[in-house]
Amino acid sequence: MRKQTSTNALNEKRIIDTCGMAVALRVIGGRWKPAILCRLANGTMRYSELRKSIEGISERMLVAQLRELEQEGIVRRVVYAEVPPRVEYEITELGHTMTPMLNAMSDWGRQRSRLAQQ
Amino acid sequence: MRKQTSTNALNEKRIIDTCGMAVALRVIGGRWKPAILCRLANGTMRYSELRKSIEGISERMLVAQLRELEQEGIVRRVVYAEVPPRVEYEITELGHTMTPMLNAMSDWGRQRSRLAQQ
DNA sequence: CTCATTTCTTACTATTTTGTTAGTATCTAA
DNA sequence: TTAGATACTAACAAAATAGTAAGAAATGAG
Repeated sequence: MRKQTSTNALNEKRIIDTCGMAVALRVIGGRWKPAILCRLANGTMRYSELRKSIEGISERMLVAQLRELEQEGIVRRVVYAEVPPRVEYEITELGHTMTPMLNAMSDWGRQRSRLAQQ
Repeated sequence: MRKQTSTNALNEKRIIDTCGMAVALRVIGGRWKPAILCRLANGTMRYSELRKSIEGISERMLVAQLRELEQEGIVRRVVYAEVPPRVEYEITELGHTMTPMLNAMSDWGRQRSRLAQQ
C-alpha cells in the first residue's frame, strides 16, 4: 500500500500531474507488465495460460499486475461461471490505444539490445 | 547496489533479455528521468539549472539519475575546468534515437490525463 | 467423502528505490 | 581569512516493490 503523504508519493504525484511520460510509465511500469502486455497483444488468454507463458512469475505477482492493469482500464477480466473456474484477460479499447507507444518502446529496446550484443 | 543473485535481479535480467519494452523501461524508468529527459530535450543544461527547474528533486537523486543516464549512454556529462565548477549535461546521439519513443509516451500520457480530467 | 483443478488470498520476508542530512573540494572576491 | 558559488558524496532512514509459502473456495469426477 502506498502512503499518500510520503515525500515519495507527493513527488510522484507532482510529476504525473505535469509530465505525460511519467503518466505512461506509471501505467506500464512494473516488473511483469511488459511481459503481460506482449502476451495479451496477440489475443485473449486465460490466467493459467499467462502464468505458464511467463517464466518465473509467481501467482501473487501475476494477479497483482493484472489487477493494476485492470484498475487502469488497460485490461479486462472476464469470468466464466464454470468449474473449475475460467477467467480470461484481454486488452481493452483504451489498452489498444497504447499500441503505437508500446511498439515504439519495443523497437527502441530491441535495437538497443542488438547494439549491445556487438 | 543490486544483489546480482536475488530472484528479483534474475527475473529482471530474464525479462530484459527477451523483451524490448522491458529494456526501454529499464533505461527511462526511475522517478526523475522523464523530467530530466524533457528538460534536456530542449538543449544543454547545467547541473544547477536542472536542479532549479525540477521542483522537489534532491541533489542526491538528480546526480543518481544523471549518472544512470550517462552509464546508459543517453546523456553526456561535460565538465569545464572553471571555478566555480561548471558541468553541462546534454542528450547524446543514442539519446536522440529515443525521441519517437518518448514522444509516443508523452502523447499517450497526455491524452490519458485529459480523459481522466473529464 | 476425497481428490483434482483453477484462480486466486494472505501473511510474511527480501530487495530495491527514494529521500534526508550533513558534509567536501576548489578557487575567487571582499 | 572568510564567505560564497557550484557540483557533488557519504551515511543512513523510509518507503515501495517483488518474492515465498501456505491455504482457500467452488464443484464435478470417482
